[in-house]
Amino acid sequence: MKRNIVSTTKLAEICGVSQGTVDRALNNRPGISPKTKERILRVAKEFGYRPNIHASSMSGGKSMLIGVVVFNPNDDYFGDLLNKLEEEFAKKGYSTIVMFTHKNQHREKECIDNLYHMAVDGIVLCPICHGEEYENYLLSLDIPIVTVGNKLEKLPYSGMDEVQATTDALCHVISNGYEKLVFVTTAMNLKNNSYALIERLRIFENITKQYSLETEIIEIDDIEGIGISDGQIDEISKMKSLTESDKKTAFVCSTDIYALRLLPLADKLGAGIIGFNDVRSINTLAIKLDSVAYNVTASAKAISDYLIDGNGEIPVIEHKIIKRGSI
Amino acid sequence: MKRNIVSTTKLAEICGVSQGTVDRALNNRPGISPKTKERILRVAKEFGYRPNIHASSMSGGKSMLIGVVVFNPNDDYFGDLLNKLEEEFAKKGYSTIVMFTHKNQHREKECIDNLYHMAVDGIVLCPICHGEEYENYLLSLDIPIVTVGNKLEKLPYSGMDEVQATTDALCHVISNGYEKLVFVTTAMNLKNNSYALIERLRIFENITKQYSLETEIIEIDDIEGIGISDGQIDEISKMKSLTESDKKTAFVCSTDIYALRLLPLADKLGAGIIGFNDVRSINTLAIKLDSVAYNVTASAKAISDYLIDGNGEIPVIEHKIIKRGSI
DNA sequence: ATGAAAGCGCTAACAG
DNA sequence: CTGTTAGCGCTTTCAT
Repeated sequence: MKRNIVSTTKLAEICGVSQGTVDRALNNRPGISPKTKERILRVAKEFGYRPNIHASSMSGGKSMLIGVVVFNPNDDYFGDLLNKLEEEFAKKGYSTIVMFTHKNQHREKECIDNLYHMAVDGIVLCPICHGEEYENYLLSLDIPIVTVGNKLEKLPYSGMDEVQATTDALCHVISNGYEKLVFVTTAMNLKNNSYALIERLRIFENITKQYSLETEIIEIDDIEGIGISDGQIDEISKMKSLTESDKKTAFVCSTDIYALRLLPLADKLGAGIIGFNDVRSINTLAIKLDSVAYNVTASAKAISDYLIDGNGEIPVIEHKIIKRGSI
Repeated sequence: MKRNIVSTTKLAEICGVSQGTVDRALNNRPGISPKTKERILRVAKEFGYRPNIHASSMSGGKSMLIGVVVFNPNDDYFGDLLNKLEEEFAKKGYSTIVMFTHKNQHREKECIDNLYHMAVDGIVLCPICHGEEYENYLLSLDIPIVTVGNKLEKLPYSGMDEVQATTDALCHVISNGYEKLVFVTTAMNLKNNSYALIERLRIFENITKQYSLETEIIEIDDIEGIGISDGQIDEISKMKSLTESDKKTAFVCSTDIYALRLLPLADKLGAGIIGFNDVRSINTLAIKLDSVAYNVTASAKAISDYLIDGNGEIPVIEHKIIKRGSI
């Protein structure tokens, strides 16, 4: 029951025309009469013709391949993003190649190099690597690239307005009467060009200063796929500044992964807590955690439009403070 | 700074040999002197030669592409599996193409068809479609395929021993004194050839009958990415048989997705609860839920060995009852 | 409007 | 041992 794969050459034979003419019909190229074009198209459909990406790619055409390079599919919002990206790309006939860097710089470069040699038509990248040289290298590849999660100076980025989002989040917290804010993040991410996290911290410091709020910054060690270890939580829970403070305290977690783990502690301390990304498991598990959500579907759509259709503008993705009562 | 991509032809020029000889050196083909081979290999490395998958694929060689077709990256254990599969494939120089079916039969066939036309070297498939005709079709593709999650009669499968795993899980439950067992699953999955779930239910019925235990089977509507809706939980929580039973009751959930959502209810009812798969978020969030874990890393390794290295045997993946005190 | 032909980088078969 | 050659299915250019 295996169907033979028909090529343009075979279609040409069947239709009694040259292969060049078939190509003209199939790819809307000029120089063909409507009549023959229609006939070829009909036969092509009848025989289930599908273009061969390898041949196309080899002769300078598109490979119909898009690469997605992210940390891993469990972390943060990558699962959701991947889900939506694949859907958008598939809609346009493109296939998705995934590569996971596990936050390893060497691996990241390897992924990019692989994709380059595969002649993908576009790349979605959550970079750890950074620096002028790296950016120039990426640019020199001459493949459209959109970054997510971490920003690079010269490359397009899809994400929310971190300044506004963090501001909104803090307004939400402050307007609920919290007087002491504890920012939770990782030293590792701050060292590794984690644009979003750095911005969130920067705005946190600006605004808390502006409101003369007491603050604390907790830098934890990020453990891939776990976020915060039990030991770290124990340490945090023993912090004098937390247990002995008479001020209404809230944890502002740079990502939901940390917030989800700290939620029980926050409950115990009677502290408020909020995270970023509104990861799916919050909803799946019906967890009462406030979070700064952003429209992943819209982001995926924007990325796809830019990468595939060459839309020049990547719109800022709208965000929303999801209130579930943890603040 | 863009490196030129060197081809075998260019290497041939550089080395002053024919392209055929370069090919022999690069691919360990016979008929070449150690001396020239070594020289060519050295030059190839020096110039950063990388084989062109499109050209290779077109001339009957490997495409170095593996397709992974699953429901979606958020559900169940697919995120974990995808993570490990990509790692295994990458180790061997293969790239991973992901496609998400969202449990849509038509989409599943489309994915397979796409991969077939891309000439992938192997496919990992979690099928919803089934039936003799479909299986024959898959077989006719002449591409190695391994199924996961759902089994098909004639195709290789990687997973745990469901009979033993379910037996072990129930032994764990029964040995802890539970007298009434409630099995939670979805009608949808039972209708859609969900091998694992069907087996789990079958064994559940066998064993509970054997021990003359009181049972109940709750069929919920599966909601992609959510599992169980609030409404359904409300309904379950109102069930007389649950609230008025004087017997020690436990929920046996066919997957962790349901167990995680029912955990609070189980707590409220003072019931025990156990799930299957030991999905990562249980650990990430340090949730106290017993679960039947299976070694995803080993599964990914076995799949990769079969698909890429042609290992004839796919070993049954070992399972383990993870006890966290919910039973 | 259509045909013919070159070439992308590789595999495989054949010639020396 | 090594060189040569014919494709794979497409894109592109040049002829007709």
